[in-house]
Amino acid sequence: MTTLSNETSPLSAPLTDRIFDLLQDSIIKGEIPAGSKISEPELAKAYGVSRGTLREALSRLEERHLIVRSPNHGARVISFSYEELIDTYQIREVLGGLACSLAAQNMTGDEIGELRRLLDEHEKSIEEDHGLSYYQKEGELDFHYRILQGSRNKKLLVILDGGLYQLIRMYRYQFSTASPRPYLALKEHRRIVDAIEERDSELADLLMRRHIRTARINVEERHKNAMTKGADKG
Amino acid sequence: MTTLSNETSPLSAPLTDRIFDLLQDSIIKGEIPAGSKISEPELAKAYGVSRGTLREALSRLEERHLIVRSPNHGARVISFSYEELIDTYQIREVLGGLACSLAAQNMTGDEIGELRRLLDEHEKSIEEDHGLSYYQKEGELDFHYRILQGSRNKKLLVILDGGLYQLIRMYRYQFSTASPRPYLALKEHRRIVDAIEERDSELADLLMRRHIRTARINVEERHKNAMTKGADKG
DNA sequence: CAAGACAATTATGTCGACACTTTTATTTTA
DNA sequence: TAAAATAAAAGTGTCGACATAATTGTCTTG
Repeated sequence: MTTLSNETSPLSAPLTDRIFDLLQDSIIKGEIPAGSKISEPELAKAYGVSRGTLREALSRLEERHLIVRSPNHGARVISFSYEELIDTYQIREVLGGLACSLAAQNMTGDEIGELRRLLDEHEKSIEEDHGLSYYQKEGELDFHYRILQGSRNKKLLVILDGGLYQLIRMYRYQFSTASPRPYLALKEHRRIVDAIEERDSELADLLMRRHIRTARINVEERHKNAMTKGADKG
Repeated sequence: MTTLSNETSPLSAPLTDRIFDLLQDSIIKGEIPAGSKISEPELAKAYGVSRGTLREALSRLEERHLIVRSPNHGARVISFSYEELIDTYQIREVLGGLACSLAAQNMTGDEIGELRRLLDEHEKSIEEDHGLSYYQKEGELDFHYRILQGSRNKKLLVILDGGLYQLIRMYRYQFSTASPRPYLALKEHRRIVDAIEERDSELADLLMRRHIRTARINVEERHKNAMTKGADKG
């Protein structure tokens, strides 16, 4: 059971919307490889829709920066630059902190309770499969998503959930490189919930920032290793 | 002379892109009123393009949350909620701070010089027309935009310039309510540049946050007054 | 055989048309 | 006359087609 906002559009929704969802998911999961060129006729045929319908979806994807289009040359899936990932983490750090600080002010007791329950679930999930699958890939974002909702700031939700998280999910899928420290992360999560429960927004902000910073540094380390170890082409 | 990133797409660009730019501008400036319904056939005719072309632009506008679409009912220009504006300012506060702190680390001496020159221009502009026109509507965002570029964080640029600033511009146009304290703002800007020049990223962050917070509080005050004074309908 | 010119193919940009929904106008009926 | 039923109009969702630009493949020529 997931609570991630990735509500795939219902079957009653316009075709364009469903195509958009499908495409976005495919891109994030790497089923359409990063950097690959997109052929409109081909895709349209694959999904069984007209090119016009597809193009509307592509326009939205472009606006989300999941694809890049150049006039008369077609669209490509974004190719993943390490720098951009780090950029994303930097932003996530301050926005995550803000979300948390607001959540400490605005979340209801019930919501906080649910948050705790979610963390318990995560703990079980980690124990069961040694922290290898769901939790690390999606579950953690689930936690962040709840806090985001608790912040009561709609714009925050749009920016993080509608844009930044996607990138991070994409990164995790493509390098299958989920957090190598699930228990530690869980502990940090628990501390954050504590701060929220105590309505200590300043502390909540600080803990969340630190949590995300740690994750970023982790990525940076991993990258450094990959650089010295693998062939450094490019 | 402006430096705002609102580069209107060249005449060689695909029609869709130009329509998108035109529409976005019209919405922001209130030429297409907030909350008004959009008729595809009508708009298409007005701009002399086919509906398909227009719809691609609308899809992008929707993704930018400048319009809202509901299936089979058409699109409406977003209507401006005070809460969302405040939400936006909260986000801008932390992101502006981040941008500034990064700018202090990454901006070149030349760029800082240009920033100073820009502020001198602004000062002149304020003196000339008593701070009534350009500077307050667009010029200030110009300043922020430079810093954004100096941060070297592309994602930041996308989020702020491509999303949040629009909302603030829209608000300013529609309530023609530019900063009532141009000289003070200018002073704050100068201090920020000082901090950047001294490579004091912590101070730069703090000053920028405070600057934006002040602007937000200003909006809040204005809103309170409007509430107690005007008829409180709704 | 390599390099450039030309032809054929494919892809993108843009349009007009049709089906089905929603809204508006009109007519019927209580 | 007001409300319900029905018809007309307008609007959105989706498609297929054509023009033009880009790419690929082929043929010429040095």
